[in-house]
Amino acid sequence: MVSNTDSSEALAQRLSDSGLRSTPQREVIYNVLLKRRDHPTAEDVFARAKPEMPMISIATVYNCLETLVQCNLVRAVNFERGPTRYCPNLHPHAHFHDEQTGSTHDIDLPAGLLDQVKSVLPPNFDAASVEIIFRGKARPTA
Amino acid sequence: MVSNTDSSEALAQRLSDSGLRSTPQREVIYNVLLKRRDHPTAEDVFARAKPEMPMISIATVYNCLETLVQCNLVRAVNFERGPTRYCPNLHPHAHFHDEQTGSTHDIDLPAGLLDQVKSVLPPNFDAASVEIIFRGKARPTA
DNA sequence: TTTATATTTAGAATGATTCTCATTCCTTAT
DNA sequence: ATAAGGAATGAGAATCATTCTAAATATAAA
Repeated sequence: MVSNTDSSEALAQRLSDSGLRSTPQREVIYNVLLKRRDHPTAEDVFARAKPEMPMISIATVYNCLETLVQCNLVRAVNFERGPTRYCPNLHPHAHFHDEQTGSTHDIDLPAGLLDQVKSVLPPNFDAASVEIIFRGKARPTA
Repeated sequence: MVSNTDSSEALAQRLSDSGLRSTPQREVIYNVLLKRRDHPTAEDVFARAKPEMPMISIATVYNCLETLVQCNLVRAVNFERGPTRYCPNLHPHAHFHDEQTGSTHDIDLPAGLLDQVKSVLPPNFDAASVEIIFRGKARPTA
């Protein structure tokens, strides 16, 4: 298991690599994301961070989440125009959005699939990233 | 070329199939989408519809676009939290979002690709749709 | 036609996010 | 240590796209 301290140090490292500071707020927010990987919204993160840090503001939550996205520690995910959701899974993966429950599941992708998908692009298109979103119903796994 | 009247009749047909009425507003808006397939926003559509129909309101534009999406005549496309864009291309296709210019391109997909992508889902996931979004830079084709 | 129901419209309301700017916190050079 | 300078935070206002509300109008069916 990854200890809190390890992830704190990894975070501090990534931040300083980008010329940014490690702050208690950034740590709390990153830990919130690592603790429950259910693709919370900024408001969800705010609610989960408050017990740890009662004075934190929603503006700071947005700032910190944006910072973590910039450092490539977190991915921002959007479904239609719903609130942005945040995901600390850095492996290449797609998202499955359950339309009944609103819940989101990470779908691991086999090596090479993203490249294979990219290969359908005509030669004048240079894709920096590919996003795959499934929508449907997830049957509860027995 | 598809005449205006043909698409009007197709529209009227699709609408009545869904128990909806054909109205001048819905026709104008559908024609706006067919005329310039550059993935306009609701505001763009509003601006393009006004010369044809000066009294049309933005609420009606939203209503009509939503109606067209419901009838499967139009696809709604979102990039991050930007305004929803509308696309009358009904063939299976992905979208390429040019990060420099903000422009969007349809990418035709080879038959079977969407099914192939769906096949990476674990068996308990039932996908009704798959969306593929590329982001990057499109070199101007010589 | 008359009636019943859809649709349109203007404007208010909403929700997520961003902006502003004063305050506080670090870091580095002195 | 200490002061200066830049980052980061926080409270509240502002923004933007969209949805809601309610009244007026249009359409289709009987």
